[in-house]
Amino acid sequence: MSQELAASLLNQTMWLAGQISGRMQEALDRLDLTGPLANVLWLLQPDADPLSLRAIAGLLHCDPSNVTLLSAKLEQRGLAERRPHPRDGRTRTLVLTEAGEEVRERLLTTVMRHSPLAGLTLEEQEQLHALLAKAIDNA
Amino acid sequence: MSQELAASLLNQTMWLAGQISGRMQEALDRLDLTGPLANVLWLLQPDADPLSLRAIAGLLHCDPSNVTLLSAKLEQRGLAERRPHPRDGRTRTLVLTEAGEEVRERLLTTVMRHSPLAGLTLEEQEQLHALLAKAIDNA
DNA sequence: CCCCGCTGCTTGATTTTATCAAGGGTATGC
DNA sequence: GCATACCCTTGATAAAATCAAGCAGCGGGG
Repeated sequence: MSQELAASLLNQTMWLAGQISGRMQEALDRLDLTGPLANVLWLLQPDADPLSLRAIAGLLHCDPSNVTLLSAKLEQRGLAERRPHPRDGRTRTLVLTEAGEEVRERLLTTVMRHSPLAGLTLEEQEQLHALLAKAIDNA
Repeated sequence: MSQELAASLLNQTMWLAGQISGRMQEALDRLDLTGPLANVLWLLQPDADPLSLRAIAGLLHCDPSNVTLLSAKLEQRGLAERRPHPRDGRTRTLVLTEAGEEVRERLLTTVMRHSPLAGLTLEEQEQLHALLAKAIDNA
């Protein structure tokens, strides 16, 4: 029973994530982006501390050299820029350019508008948010 | 505000899904599987009606020819089998072999045990389940 | 019955992602 | 200052995804 519930929860979560990235792909086509590139873009919050390439690799669960490639492509399109870390000469951080911020913004709003989560009431969204926050906390 | 909440929810969901597939990768290494192969395995519920290759492509948001490749690899490892559809000669369905079911089972239990969702109380899990079910319903 | 359009899978060529091994440059501790 | 560990990059390679045809199998008009 608890077993089944847990399994069902996993399925729901994965399905939901699938839906979200599905919606994302619609926006992706219009923005001429691929999934992996969008995943990187997704992580680059303009207001947060810039992420090192290694940190991105960790969040993406992939090899650092892969991040090098993806970063280079984003850079080539003028969406992001690799900058040397101010205090550590080894590490580089990836930050969005102005164009990158705009693309990211358009991506997020598109997904938000069409995600299944948008159909919940505000109160339900808050409940959900609280539950997920707790799950994430003790991870 | 509602805007921020929605954005935060998306981030939580995606992060969670990332964690889950991260945990999955640990199991993946031991089972000698790759992410995409595991995604297919994930979809193949033994008790449900068998899925056509096209349906899998739809759920995975990818090209049918890609599913052909992945199915062939699963088949080659003896984890799944492509069977002709009983009523439609065009379509093929992908079903797990006995070995495939066992691997899938091991995959699911491993992920369940380590997913952040496992840290929630039973009651919280039920609440979460209900909320997600509603979100999925009106999708 | 027999075309004809439609659908579903496959193949081949190509591009994109991802991994691994190796290397160069930079920090940190002794 | 040396050893060590860390971070990014490069090159070679494998995996995965896309696209464009192509080959059946289905189903609905003539």
